[in-house]
Amino acid sequence: MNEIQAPKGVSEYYPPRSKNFEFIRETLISAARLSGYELMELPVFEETELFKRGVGESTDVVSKEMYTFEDRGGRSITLRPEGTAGVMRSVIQYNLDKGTLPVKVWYSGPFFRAERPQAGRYRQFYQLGIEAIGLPSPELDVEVIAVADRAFKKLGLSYRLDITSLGDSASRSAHRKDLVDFISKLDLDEATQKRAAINPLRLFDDKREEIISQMAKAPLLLDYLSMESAKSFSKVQELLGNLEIAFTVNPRMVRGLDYYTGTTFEFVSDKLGAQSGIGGGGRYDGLMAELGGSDISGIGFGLGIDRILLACEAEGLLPGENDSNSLDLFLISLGEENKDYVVKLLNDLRNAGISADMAYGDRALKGSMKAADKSGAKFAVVIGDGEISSGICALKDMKSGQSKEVRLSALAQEFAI
RNA sequence: GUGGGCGUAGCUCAGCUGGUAGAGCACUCGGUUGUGGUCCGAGAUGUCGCGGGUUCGAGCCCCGUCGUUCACCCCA
Repeated sequence: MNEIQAPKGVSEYYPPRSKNFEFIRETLISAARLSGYELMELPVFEETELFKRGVGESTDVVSKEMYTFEDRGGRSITLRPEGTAGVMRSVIQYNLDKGTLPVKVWYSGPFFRAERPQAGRYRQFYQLGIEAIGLPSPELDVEVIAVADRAFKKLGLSYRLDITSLGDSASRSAHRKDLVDFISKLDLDEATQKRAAINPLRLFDDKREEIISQMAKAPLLLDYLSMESAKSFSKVQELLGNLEIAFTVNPRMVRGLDYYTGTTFEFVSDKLGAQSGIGGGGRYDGLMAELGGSDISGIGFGLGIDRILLACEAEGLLPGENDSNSLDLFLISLGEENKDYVVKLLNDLRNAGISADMAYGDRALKGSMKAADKSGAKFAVVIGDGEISSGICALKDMKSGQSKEVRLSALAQEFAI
């Protein structure tokens, strides 16, 4: 009999580590809320066409990493490989782009890419993303980056911020012409030539020495920025400086999704393996229009919750077992006949807002106390014949070991603060 | 899609030149008629990932397969 296993390459979180996952996710979400971003809860599957048009058919993500299938109505459906396209689709569908701008939303949930699993790379992974849609203001570029920065600082996570600008379409086409020309004179193997043909910028982040040295003198997009793009980009840098957010301008940074324009950025942790990007994003000028909405710009990021968790663990930043959300009280019943009483008491305490649990099963007192200890509860109470007939129990402080007598009927009040 | 490492108890792992499986932790019970954490004692636990091959004999060698992991590629 074969045991059924999780599908290959998915990331799963179960106790006790799930607590850490939850903690990271909550911290990231709080940072988004703090800056006025509101929830967008979206489907995990969309029409395949959305990603082909939105993300771009030439990208690896779309051309070879999507989970695509036909539904029962013969429609081509794809499990979302990223979040921005779905947000745009929804904004357009419900006419949010016709209302007050910018539209500021956050989303969180699972994403899917059919890649070969690796450290920090999963087929189902989790992201927290935000989007500020509708205005091309550099102030928004900075706000978006600041949301991530604030979250990382709250976690105590050290990271590096790389930024660059991809400029507007005129900047890019002028640069591309020169870059393709430059690359055509290089000595490259067939696979690399193929990659260059799909997206010449790719060669900038090749890890091989021979490519890096050949690309050393390649024309940089930053040198081709239009007046307007250059002005906006320097404003972004100035503001980041004012907010004391450290960054490095990296003109060789490459992003994998086609829709990026203008300011783009990447958050990197050096505590991770080869998959060191813990988040990234940028501006997208043409995306809304491409998907049939107003011709307005937007900017956003996606943060990899799995990788941030890994990085935090590597830095030893986790809350640990101790801590806040442990139980207030743990009840132990002595004798089978007193169980019903304890079950009722437990339920009453919970109704009163006290986090409590009890020893289930038929264990000896020693075992039950052990269970109380494991639960992390702050207090424990043993309830047997004596307690029920006298109405008085010993409330034991698990940390100090001290007990004090309390009326059973007044237990709830002991925790009311 | 390509390449390397690894699959043995719930977990982390040991297992000699092939001779029929172990440790620590965790778990259960007891030492303490109704009070946990430390200590002491006892106990339970394995299709040695799966399939095939070589051999008198395979956890160990060979082939395949699945899983996992790391890297390329790509990205969160």
